Amino acid sequence: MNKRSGIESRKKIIAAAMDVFSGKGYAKACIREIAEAAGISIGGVYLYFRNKEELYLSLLKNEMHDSAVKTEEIVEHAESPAEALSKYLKMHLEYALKHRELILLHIREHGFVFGMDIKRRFFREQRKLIEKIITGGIRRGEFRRCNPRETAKLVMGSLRGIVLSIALDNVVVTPRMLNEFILNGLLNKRENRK
Amino acid sequence: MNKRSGIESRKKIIAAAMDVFSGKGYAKACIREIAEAAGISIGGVYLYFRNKEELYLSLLKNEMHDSAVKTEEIVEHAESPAEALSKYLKMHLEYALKHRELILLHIREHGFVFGMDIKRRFFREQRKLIEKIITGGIRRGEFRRCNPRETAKLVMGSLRGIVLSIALDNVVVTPRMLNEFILNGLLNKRENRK
Amino acid sequence: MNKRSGIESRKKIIAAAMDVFSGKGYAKACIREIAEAAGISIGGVYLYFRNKEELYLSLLKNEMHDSAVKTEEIVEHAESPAEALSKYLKMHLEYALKHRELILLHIREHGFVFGMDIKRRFFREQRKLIEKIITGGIRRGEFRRCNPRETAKLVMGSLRGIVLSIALDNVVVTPRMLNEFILNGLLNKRENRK
Amino acid sequence: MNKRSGIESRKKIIAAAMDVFSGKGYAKACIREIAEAAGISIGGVYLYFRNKEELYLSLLKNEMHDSAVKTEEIVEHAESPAEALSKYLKMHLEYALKHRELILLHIREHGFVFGMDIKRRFFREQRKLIEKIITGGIRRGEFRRCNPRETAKLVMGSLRGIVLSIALDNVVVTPRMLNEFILNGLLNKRENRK
DNA sequence: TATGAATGAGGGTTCATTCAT
DNA sequence: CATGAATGAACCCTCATTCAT
Repeated sequence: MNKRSGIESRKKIIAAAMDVFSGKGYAKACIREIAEAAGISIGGVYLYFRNKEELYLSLLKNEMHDSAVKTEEIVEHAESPAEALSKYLKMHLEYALKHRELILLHIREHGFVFGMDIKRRFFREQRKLIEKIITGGIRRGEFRRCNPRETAKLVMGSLRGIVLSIALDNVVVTPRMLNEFILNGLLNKRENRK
Repeated sequence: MNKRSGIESRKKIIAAAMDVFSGKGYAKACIREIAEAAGISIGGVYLYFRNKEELYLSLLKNEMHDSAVKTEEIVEHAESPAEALSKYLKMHLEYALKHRELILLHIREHGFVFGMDIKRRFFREQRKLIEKIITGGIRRGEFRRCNPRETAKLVMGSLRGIVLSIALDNVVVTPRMLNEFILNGLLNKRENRK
Repeated sequence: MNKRSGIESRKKIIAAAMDVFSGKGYAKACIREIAEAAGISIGGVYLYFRNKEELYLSLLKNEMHDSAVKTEEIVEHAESPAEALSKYLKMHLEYALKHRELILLHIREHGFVFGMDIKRRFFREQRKLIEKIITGGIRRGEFRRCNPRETAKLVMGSLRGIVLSIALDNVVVTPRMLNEFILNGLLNKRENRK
Repeated sequence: MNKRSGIESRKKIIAAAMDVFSGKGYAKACIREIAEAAGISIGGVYLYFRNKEELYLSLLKNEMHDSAVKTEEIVEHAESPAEALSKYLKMHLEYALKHRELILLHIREHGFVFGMDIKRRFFREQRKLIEKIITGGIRRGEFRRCNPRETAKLVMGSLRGIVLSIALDNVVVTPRMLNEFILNGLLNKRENRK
């Protein structure tokens, strides 16, 4: 009946899918519910997405694209590696707070369902970004000497885990705390220095 | 066929369940497959576990218990907070390498499926352990002053994420690298010190 | 195949369910068979009835409603209590002959499966109807003095049992015979009278 | 372990089966539960009864035999047809009150499950008994003239229905009421007589 | 474009029955 | 005689997907 532009419908479906997938995970989410939430018929969903898998992948790509664009912007406009890293961490922290369920969803499905390659590519890009920051930081003497590539992986891993804690266990983490933790580590420098 | 020792069968089921659940996640795993993998009939599974949920929960409890025991032991026998933390991290790293799929499974299902309370309790205990280490470290001047409770959460989160990276993306992380990362942070101390 | 008119399908399912339930009772009847008998897929059944229980209850309500309407009509149009009772008995006798299996089904499940309250309510209404007839009959001197309420229960019980015999054991009972039995009893009145 | 005489075990099983079958009907009753209630192993049940069906049939035969013996005795010792019928009705009424569930069970399963022939034979015998009473009653002028065979069926049907009402709906029926109902019918004899 | 009735494979679970001990 | 672990067919129900309208 509603002959709105297809794009309209597509958006509604994606929004609904995000809700439903987030709420119950990929496997338990069912098309009927997504269709209902989108105010569209079941068949309608299949007009825009070939199947459940493609719908999920579509969400995933959307979000990863947005995230990639945002992070690149942020990093580019930073004045120092430390600031870049700071902002990068902050951005992800804030995103996690806003989209807890989505975070859960993707971590949950990451590594199980299809779309692995897409996800891996995204993570590789993000890792390279961090790597670039670290390399710059070392060159400018801001960061201590370390293997940038491996350290980038550690930073990414840490961030992922902390984001997960936030989404999963409602842990409260301020950007400041996280920043300090990543930059300073645990040791007492005086002690260390001697 | 083997009509004796229910305990034997129970073990086989648990082992099979670990495999199958790990391989495809809770929702997609099916009892039939678990039974087959265990070399047992479908009905046989229900002789030892009331239902799918209980089977999963059983696995979970087992592993969390083992892990709790191991970590406590390790921490108790350490000579200094730094060493305790080191060993704690190392243990989890090694566990992650050995049981990639299991790690994935539980992280994946954490926060979605039942058993939330059990998991939360486990994480709380682990966090307290880290907290104790940190508090001791600060008191002895080994660690820098910080809020032990919040920092413990960060350490746990970081560890979780890195373990996840290992399990998920085959990232290689040596205990030494991780230790350095957590203890020292990224900053160059010279820079920091002045 | 026939993609139209859900009502059509619903009717076919109900008819099939009546057959199958009647033939083997609630517990042994299986949805698969009902679906087959209705010329519909398994899932199709669940499009119209939430589950097996609801399907059964649906049948039950339908029939009880029809029966209630019919009996009330009959009683209202009778010219005397004796005639009303006569017609009431006749109607049930004829129904029993036509729907043997259905009678069996409901008697069989009465008191075991769910829907108890619905059935009880129906029986209460029917009993009240008979009670009214008897009260009227006593007032007009047609019937002998008796407790209308208790006697109504006896009439209902008797009828139920005789209907059961018809359905179960193919006993042949003519309305005339039944009428005479209920109205006159066994005793010889001459004997009685003195 | 318990090496009591087999007869002991057999009795315990029968008693347990009566309970469980009565409580949930044949289809839903399960051997495990019966075995448990009998304080015997599952396998143990199969030592005494070839299968579920035979166990049920065994119960049935027991009860029908007892009932047949009792009714015959009662009828033989009565001094008049009216008294015989009275006592017969009374006995069944009392039995119904004491063994509500059992009554339900057999009525419920009558006509569905196996054992039809056994049941039919029993009912035929009982009917013949009543028939004999009625024939005697007519000959002695106690009962009004009627077809003894058909009337016996009506009496049996009535009784069955009333017993059912008692078992099913907790209807209260005294032997006196029932007797009067069956013997006198509803009509006012004065009216009738003229 | 849009609908939603229809399909049917497949999942979790139960339970009568067997048989090695 | 007795046990109870083991079997597997069969049940109820869900849901991704199709297609006539």
